[in-house]
Amino acid sequence: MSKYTTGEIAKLCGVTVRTVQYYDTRGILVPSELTEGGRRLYTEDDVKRMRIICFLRDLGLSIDAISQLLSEEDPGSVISLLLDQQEAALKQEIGEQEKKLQKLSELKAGLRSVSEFSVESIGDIAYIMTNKQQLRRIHTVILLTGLPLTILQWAAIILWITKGIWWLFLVWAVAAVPYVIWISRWYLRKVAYICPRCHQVFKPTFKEAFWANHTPATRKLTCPSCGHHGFCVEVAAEPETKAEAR
Amino acid sequence: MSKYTTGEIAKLCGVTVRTVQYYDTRGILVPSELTEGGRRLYTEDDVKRMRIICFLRDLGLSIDAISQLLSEEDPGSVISLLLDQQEAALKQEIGEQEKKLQKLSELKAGLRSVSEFSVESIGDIAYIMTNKQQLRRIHTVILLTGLPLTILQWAAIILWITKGIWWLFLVWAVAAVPYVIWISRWYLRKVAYICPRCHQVFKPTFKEAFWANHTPATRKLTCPSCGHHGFCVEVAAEPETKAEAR
DNA sequence: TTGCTCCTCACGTCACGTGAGGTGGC
DNA sequence: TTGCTCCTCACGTCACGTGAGGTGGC
Repeated sequence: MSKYTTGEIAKLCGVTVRTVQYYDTRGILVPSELTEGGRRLYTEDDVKRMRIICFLRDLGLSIDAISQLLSEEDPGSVISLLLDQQEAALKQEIGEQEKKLQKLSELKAGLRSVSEFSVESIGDIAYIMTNKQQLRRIHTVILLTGLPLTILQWAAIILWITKGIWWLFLVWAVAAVPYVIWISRWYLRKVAYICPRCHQVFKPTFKEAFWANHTPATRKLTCPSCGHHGFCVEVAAEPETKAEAR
Repeated sequence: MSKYTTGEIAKLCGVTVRTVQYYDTRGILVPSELTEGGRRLYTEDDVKRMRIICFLRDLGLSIDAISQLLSEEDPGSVISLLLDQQEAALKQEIGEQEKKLQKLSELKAGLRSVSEFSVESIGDIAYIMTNKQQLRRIHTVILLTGLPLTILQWAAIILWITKGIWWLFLVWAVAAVPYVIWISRWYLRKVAYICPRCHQVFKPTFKEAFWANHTPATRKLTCPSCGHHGFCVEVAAEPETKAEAR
C-alpha cells in the first residue's frame, strides 16, 4: 500500500501543505505513520478522509464542527442536525448580505442627488435612510385624514356642475380651511429639515415653512445654524424627549 | 458645547466602549480632547463622525477602507469606486453562499437515500456530486446516438401496421443488435460504480454489468474489493491516465 | 468614602499564510 | 553533493471581546 507525503496529499486534495499540517495539529487528520526523520506519511484512507474534510469545509462548516462529526461514535445522529444548522446559518448570512446590498444601493441613489459631496453628506443620507419609515408614516396620516375632505370636494364640484347645488361646495370650503391649517401645524411639528451646508437638523418656524417653496421631499428654508438658504431634505423629527419637554 | 465620554458616545452610537477605544487606536476617530486624567472627550462633531463610521461599517466596509475615505482630501472621487467595489464583493459573496446552500441540499438529498450511514457515505456523495456533470454528458451521448435508431424503430412499426411493409422492421432489428452491444461496451467503459459497503470505486466486467439488474442511477453488482453484492451507485469513470494505459 | 466609569496592557478569536532557520530524502 | 520537500516555531490576519489590575471623577 502506497504512502503519501504531506505535499502529495495536499496536491491530491487541492490544499496547501500548511493546511495539511494544520489539520494534524487540530487532530482532525493525524498521519497514520511518521518516518524516522519525523515526516508525515498518509495512507489511501487518509486521502479519503481529507477529501471528506475538504468537502465539509467547503460547505462552510467549522473545523470544530467537522472534528466533532468525525469523532462521533454515531455520526448519523448528528449529521442532519449539523447540516440543518449550517443551512439556517447560511440563509441568515445571505439575508444580512442582501440587507447590506440594499442599503448600499440606497446610499448610492442618495449620493447621486447630492450636488456638492462631503463626508458629512453620507451622514445626512444615513439619517434620511433610517428615518424613512417614520416619515412615511407621517405622510400616510396626511393622506388618510385628507381623504374624506378630498371626496367631499369632488362630490361638491360634481353636484354643483350637474345639479347646480352650490352650497355643498361652500360647506367644503369652510371645512377645508381650518383642516389645512390644523394638519399643516401637526405636520410641521412632526418633521424637520437637514441643512445641506452645515448638515444640522433643524425645525423652521411654522410661518416660514408654511409659505416656503417645496417639492415632495424638500423645502426651501433658511438654516438657523449657518444661515444657508436653499432646499433642505425633509425628515421625521426626533420625538420630543422628556428633558426637552420640561 | 457639551462633551461626551467614551461610554456616552458608545451608547449614542450603539457600540461598545471597546469599539470606541479601538477606533481611537486605529486613528479613525481620535477624541478631540483628553482630560488631565487621560480620559477621552468627544464633541458633537465626533458623534456625527462616529455615526458615519458605523453606517459605513454596517455596509461591510473595512476599517482600512473607511479610514482611507475619511482621510481623503477629495472623498467624492473615491466614494463611488469604494461603494461599487463593495457591491461587487457582496454580490460575489452571496453567490458563493448560495453555491454552498446548493451543495448542502444536494448532500442532504444524497444522505436521505443512504440506508446505513457512515462518515464515508459523505465521501461517496461528494464524489457523486462532483462527478454528476461528466455522467450527464455520457448519458446525453447515449440518448443522442440512440435517437436515429428509435425513430427508425417507430417508423418501421407504423409502416408495418399501416402498410404491411415488414422488411423495414427487419432492417431495424439487424442494425439494433450491434448498436446495442457497441454502445453498451462504450458506456460500461465510461462509467464505474461505488460499493456502498467499502466505498471503493470499481469497474465491473462487461458480462456482469451487461446482464445485471439496474435502475437509472444504480446497478446490482459484486464489489471486487469486499465481495459485497448489492446496488451500487453509478459514476463517471476517471479518464485512464497514461500510467494506467501503459 | 463608595460605586461607577474609564484607562492600558495583553491574550483570544478562525483557519490558515508567510517567513525563518534547519533538516530529511532522493 | 545538490535541489527539493518537509519540519517546527512564531508572528500576522480582522475587528473587536474579555479579563486583569489600576485609577479618575462624581
